[in-house]
Amino acid sequence: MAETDRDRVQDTCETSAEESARLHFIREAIEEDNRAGRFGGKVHTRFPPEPNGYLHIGHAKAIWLDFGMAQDYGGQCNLRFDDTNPAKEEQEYIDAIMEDVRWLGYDWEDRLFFASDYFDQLYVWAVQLIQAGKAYVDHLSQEEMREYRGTLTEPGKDSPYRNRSVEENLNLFEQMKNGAFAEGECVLRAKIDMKSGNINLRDPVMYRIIHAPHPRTGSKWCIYPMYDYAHGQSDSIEGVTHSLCTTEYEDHRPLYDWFLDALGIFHPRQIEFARLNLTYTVMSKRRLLRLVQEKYVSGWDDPRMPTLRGMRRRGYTPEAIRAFCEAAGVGKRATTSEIEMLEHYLRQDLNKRSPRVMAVLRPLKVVITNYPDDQVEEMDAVNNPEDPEAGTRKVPFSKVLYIEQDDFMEDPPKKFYRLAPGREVRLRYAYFLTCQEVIKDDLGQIVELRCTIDPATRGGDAPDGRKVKSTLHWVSAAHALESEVRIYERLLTNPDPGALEEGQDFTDLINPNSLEVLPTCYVEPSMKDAPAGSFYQFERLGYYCVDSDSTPDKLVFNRTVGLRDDWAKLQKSS
RNA sequence: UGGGGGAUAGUUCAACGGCAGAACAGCAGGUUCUGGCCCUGUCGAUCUUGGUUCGAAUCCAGGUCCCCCAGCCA
Repeated sequence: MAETDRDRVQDTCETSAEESARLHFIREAIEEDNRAGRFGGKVHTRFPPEPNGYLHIGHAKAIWLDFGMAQDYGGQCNLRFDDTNPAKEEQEYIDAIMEDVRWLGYDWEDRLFFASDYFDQLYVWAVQLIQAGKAYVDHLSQEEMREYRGTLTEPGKDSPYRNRSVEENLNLFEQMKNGAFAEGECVLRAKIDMKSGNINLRDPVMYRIIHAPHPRTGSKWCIYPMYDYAHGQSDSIEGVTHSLCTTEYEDHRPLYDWFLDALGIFHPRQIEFARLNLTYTVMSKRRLLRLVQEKYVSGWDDPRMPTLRGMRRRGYTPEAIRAFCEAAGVGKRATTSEIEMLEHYLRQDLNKRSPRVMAVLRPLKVVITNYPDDQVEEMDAVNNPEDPEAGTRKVPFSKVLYIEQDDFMEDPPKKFYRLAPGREVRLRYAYFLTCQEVIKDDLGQIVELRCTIDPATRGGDAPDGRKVKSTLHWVSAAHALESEVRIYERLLTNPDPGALEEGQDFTDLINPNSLEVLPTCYVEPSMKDAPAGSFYQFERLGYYCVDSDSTPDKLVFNRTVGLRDDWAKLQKSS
């Protein structure tokens, strides 16, 4: 009994993504360590953002991996801000990042850390390295240092300050800390190997002088550790077992090892994976910032932005993003996933969970000539065919309706199944409808359809068993809620915005029609009090969510993603 | 002509010396009160040249191509 219960609980708790969890090379590495008892079987990871920007879908992959691996192996994941450069970092970003990580569904519990928490320890260690003759204060200017560093193919040469005595270095570093020097006057460097093929090992800077207040340590310090000097030790201090990072840090690993070994402290295992790229998407902070600053989008949370706030506002769900990450997999080669895959997992999630509703975006008036003027019927409509528990609702039907302009053609091509003169279709959950007459204005534009219904088909089925080729969604004009709908297309016209031609800027690739506002749409009255963030499937159209701009007087919707549309595909191909 | 990493269907990921598979995308059907969902079928790949082996995507050697590194950014 107890066993079957447990089995059932497990069955229902495991999502399909987890069931299909792949044994990618990082899981393999972790399991290998666990088998060998390398970290006492423990798995402890961390997500280490710099608070100098908003999180985007690329970060989601890292978050999913960092927190996900800890979750999968019964470990823990810290959130640690790598806040080593006060010139660039702000509290605003710290708050935003925490909000986004939580939204993605992850919890660092009481393990919120900052690299700045370790500034004292890092300083002590720096002194220790100086005493061991492994670090020195350098007075080379920035330009000189670049020259001395050599190039990719030529070795560097030693700084003339490289052989200062331990006492002198200790004294100089102390003065650096005390603010005796201006920014740029000198730095503390690790004494490693100016001839190394790995440029990271050519006496990297450990500390530089920045006379700026830090969001967390205030004016306590005027010297700040470089990321490379802080990162490995921060992981070490936190007892991070598996330090997951992107491939560009692969050749920093020897440097982290050098610091860890020189200091004789705990040694995490770093594993590198390829960062996520998406077609039709720019991900760099610089480009994202330009989109915002140059007003190509309305802000960091514009629904067209690949930021987590943008995607959240667009109507993406954390479940869909996580399922996508799992499906996209983990590798080491530089790749670009197709955005269609992301959209597939979005639709898959939304299909399961969205209440269905009828909404007409581009209204065409239909008058039912054989329907009583004042009559209103309440039609039963299914809320979600994928979820019987969701139940049904009533939708009002009356003499004057709106249907979608796309659902009528006066002169239909062969494969067009929808309404046309003399043709009968079904109004979903209502009646069979036949178009009797097309009314046009002076310009020849269709302004109204005169139609009749078959009263015997109430509810949507014909007692004589006759079939129709299509079913249309509709709203009752007298009952509909007028609302605004914002349709989003890809922000960029090129799937690979990284590959620009000579003299081309990525902003040249911006789609001028990425946002279309439809100010006069009609949605069924059941949505009257829909709160911001709630999501629906507009039947036959797509998934839509209520935008934060929505008011009780006028609902505003974002199109999250359209339904797959074979008819549109057919039209495009012909 | 330095160092590090990588190369499997259109895309992303599997196959860990033993029948090259999946998902997404595409195409063709079926089903349907959503041209949705679902179902079925189908197209389609081991960078290259040698070697080892009964057998190689996998091991070895050479070549080619791609990505990252010359911040007092992270």
